[in-house]
Formats: sequence, C-alpha cells, structure tokens
Amino acid sequence: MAPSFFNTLSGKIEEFRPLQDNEVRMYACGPTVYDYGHIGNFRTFVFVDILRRYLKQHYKLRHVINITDVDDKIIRNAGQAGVPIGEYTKKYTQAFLEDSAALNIEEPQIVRATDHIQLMAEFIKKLVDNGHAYRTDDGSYYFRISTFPQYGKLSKKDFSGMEDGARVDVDEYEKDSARDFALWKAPKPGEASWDTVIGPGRPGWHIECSTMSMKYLGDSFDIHCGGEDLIFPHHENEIAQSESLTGKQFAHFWMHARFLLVEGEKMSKSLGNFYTVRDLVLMGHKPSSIRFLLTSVPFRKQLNFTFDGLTQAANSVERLRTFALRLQKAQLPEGKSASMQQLADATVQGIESALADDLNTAQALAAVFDMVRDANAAADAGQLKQGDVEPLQKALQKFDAIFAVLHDDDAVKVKRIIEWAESEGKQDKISEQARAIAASASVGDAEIEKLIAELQEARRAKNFARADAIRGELNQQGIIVEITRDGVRWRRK
RNA sequence: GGCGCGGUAGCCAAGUGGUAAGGCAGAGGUCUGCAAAACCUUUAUUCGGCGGUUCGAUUCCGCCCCGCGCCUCCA
Repeated sequence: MAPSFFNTLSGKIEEFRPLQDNEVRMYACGPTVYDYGHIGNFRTFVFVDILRRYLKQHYKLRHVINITDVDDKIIRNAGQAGVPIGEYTKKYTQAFLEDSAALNIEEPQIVRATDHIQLMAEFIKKLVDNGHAYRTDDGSYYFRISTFPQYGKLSKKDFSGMEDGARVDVDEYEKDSARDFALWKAPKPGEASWDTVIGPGRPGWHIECSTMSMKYLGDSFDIHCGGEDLIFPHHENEIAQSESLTGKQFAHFWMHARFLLVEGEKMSKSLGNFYTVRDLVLMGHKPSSIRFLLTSVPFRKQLNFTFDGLTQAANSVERLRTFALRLQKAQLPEGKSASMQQLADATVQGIESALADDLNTAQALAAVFDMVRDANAAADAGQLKQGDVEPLQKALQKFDAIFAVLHDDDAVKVKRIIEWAESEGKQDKISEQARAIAASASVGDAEIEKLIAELQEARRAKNFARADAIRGELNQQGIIVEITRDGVRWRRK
C-alpha cells in the first residue's frame, strides 16, 4: 500500500510514490549550530526520524541533512565568545549529534555548509548568467524574484502586485526589489569570508540547502522536510533558486512539522519555558520519555509539551517495556494459539495503515496498546503459549523500528549528560531524579543477575528478610525488582 | 490586516454523516509474604458557542469566541 502524506506544496494529502524505482531521496533541514538544541528543534528532528524509519521499511532511502555552520548568529556568538567560528560550530555540532543519539534519532548522511562554499558560488554565478540573480555595488548577490513567476507557490503567498525595478533601500544593501533575497553577502570586517569565483564573502541562508541537496540527491528529488517556519522564506527561496537554475521541479513532496507549545504557550526564552534536551534530562526526565511524547502527537498537529505529559509518556513507555520484558521472561506452556497470531498480525497491520495515513503515530500507538492489553490478558488467563511469543515480539519490533523507545539505555544516556553538566560547572542543575536514573549506568547485567539469583534463592527458602535486603540493595543501585508469578524480574529506574 | 491550522473527558490524544480509539491519572475489585506488574469494572448522553443543511452532525455550511503559526533569516 502506497502511503499518503500531506504535501505543503499542493496543500493536500497525496499518495506518495518515489520518483525513481523504489528509491526515495530525502533532504531535511538540519540545525544551525549556534547553541544547544531545544525541545522544539527536536520535535522536528524526531518527526524527520519517524519519517526516515518509516520510509526505510518500504524503500531504499538516501537521506541527507545539512548542518548550517555559518550564519549571522554563529558569527555573532562566536565573536562574543572570542573563538573562530569553526571551533564554535564544532562544539554545537557535536552537541546536536549527542542529543540526537540520546533521542534515538538515526544518523543520516550529514553535510556541512562550509564544505560547499565554492559550489554555492558556482550556483550563484549560473543564476547571474541566466538572469535570475544580480550583484550589488558592495559585492553582494541577490535573487531577482520577479524572474520566477511561481514565487509563492509553496507558502501560498501572492506576490503578483510586486513592483519590479523600484529600487528600495533596505538596511545597508541596495536591492532592486524589497523582496529579493540575499544569495551571497559581501565581506564585512572581522567576519568569515571566502574567496570564490563570484568574489569574496559568505553565502546567504538559503543557497546552501539548494546546492547541497542537488549535489547529493539530484536536481529533482522526492521529499524535502523541516519545521513549519521554514516554509517561508527558506523553502520558498530554495524552490526559486533551484528551479530557476535547472528548469525542473525541485523537491516533489514538502513536509513540515508543526511547532510545539510548552505548557500551552509558545516556547520562548522570555517566558522562561525554553528547554534544551539537556535541561529536561537534568531535571530527571528520561530521553525515552521525551522521544515518546514527541512521537505520540502526529507531526502536523500542534503538540503541547508539558511536564505532566512527560510523566505520562514515561509511564506509557514503562508499560510497553514491562510487556516486552514479560514476553521475554515468562514461563509459558508449549503450543501456539491462533488468536495471538491474529492479534500480532492485526497489530502489524494497524501500525502500518496508521503510519501510511500521513504518519498517524497516535493511531499506531493505539494499535500497539491494544495488543499489549489483549496479550497481557491472555497471559493472565494462562492462555499465552511459547509459540505466541515470537509473533508478538515481531509486532513489537515493527512498532519499535519506528518509535524506538523499548530498548532501555536511559541510565547510560542520563549519566553522560550528568557528566557533561559537571564538566560545564552546572552541578546545581542536576536533580536527584536524574541521579537516580543514572545510578544503574555502571552496574552490569551480570552483576544484577547474580544478586537476582541470590534473591530467588532467599525467597525459595522463605527468607523474606534476606530477599528484601537484596531488593533494597538493588534499589540503591537504580534497579527495580518485581516479583511476579512468572519469576523475579528487574529493570532499571 | 492578509493567508493558514486547531479547539474531543482531570491531562495527552485518534476518529467518523449514523451515534465517541488508545494512553496517563482517579475510583472499586481480582491476584499477592511485602512491593510492584497485570487483568476486570468504572470515568465524555457528549466532541468551544449559536444557527443552518440532513431522517440523523462531533464529523458538512455560516457566524461568533478562544488558542496557535507564517507574512525576510525562530524547528
């Protein structure tokens, strides 16, 4: 079944088919590395990851994201910090990769703007040669919007009333039309500058994405995605540049993630509701909780990110992990039941059809939780058989290949972030909860299993005092022990 | 002002022209050395408000109220 996605370009949900055979080529706008990524950034990146993982299940995928490592904010911040921009961006690029990994975001092919400056200059030169761009007296270059009649087709804006040739002074640059956007910025004292075929300077914001996406994916490719704020002007400008150069349609599908709200309000530093991934982890929230909350709301719906929601997400993940553990550890009778096979099949089908419907993650989750409930009920009734485990686990894998929250490595991830906070002198931001979660990071499975075996021995001997002591000891190390009719189970806090 | 999106139980949230998925939280129960986990029952006569179309609307249309986004560099 071909999936359908909402395409910003057409404004409709459309059936998706790759342009070439069974291969999808996708470009996602990555971060501008001027600071640590916040939860809003990662809503978009998690959405892209969900899309990536979904596509990978069905197609061959070439997925590229860019890192913008030269722009006004970077130049400003690096200047304030008194370090070269390369050094400055390296730090935040690294942070972005770490935070992405913490949220189980798979790493696509990553390309950097500063590695493609010459290519961008050549791109601009061609635009000048074919009349779509012009140079101003100071050595900057602008795209002439009046040469691209379709300008506004993505953002649904009407620029037909624009006067061409009316020179308007904007800032210190002279543009032919106020709407014309910068392709290339003339050098300024103290700012990074490159010598190129079109002269010295640095690229404007939009040109990098056109240049790099076309280099790695071709003149026309399947999907281009990012946050909704990029629709205009960023993506609109990319279309104008790219299609003016090639005469071909640039990206065919444009997919944009909706902005999130934090506690019902737009996230902003002034409102004090601005959180980075690291902030949240240090406050005691697991990366898996953050990912779950971010994935649980379909990407085109405004997501209200709240601390209550984070707790709810943590509990939901716990339920899923507990079920996965039960399948793994339960002592079951031999045999296999048709009803469980059916349940697993229906779940896989439910996940698939939900995601094929414009990545309806909320509905996919409902399918999984339905399975968890029914399979748990069967297990409680003694009707779950050994042969049922495999299909149910496969259905869980189908789910987790997209959602990626089942594997429990939160302790290690939280520990790393705590260590980072300590190295940055942010000890005061490390909560007790975060330390409790991280406590088990250095305790190996084998070590735990050994104590669990002792605990089981004590229980067999009805030595409950000893059993409770062991449980208490494990609890100190960040391990929760549960005694079930299927035996003793443990998990990390 | 222009263009666009949304308002569903305490919270998060899916969905359909025919009578409200799922999760979290709460209440009661089963099970249990304890603690959990799990299961069962229960929690919206109702889907922002008012009209309209219809045999019937939460779902379509109009108006209003509220929230949010974009309108040159914020994911």
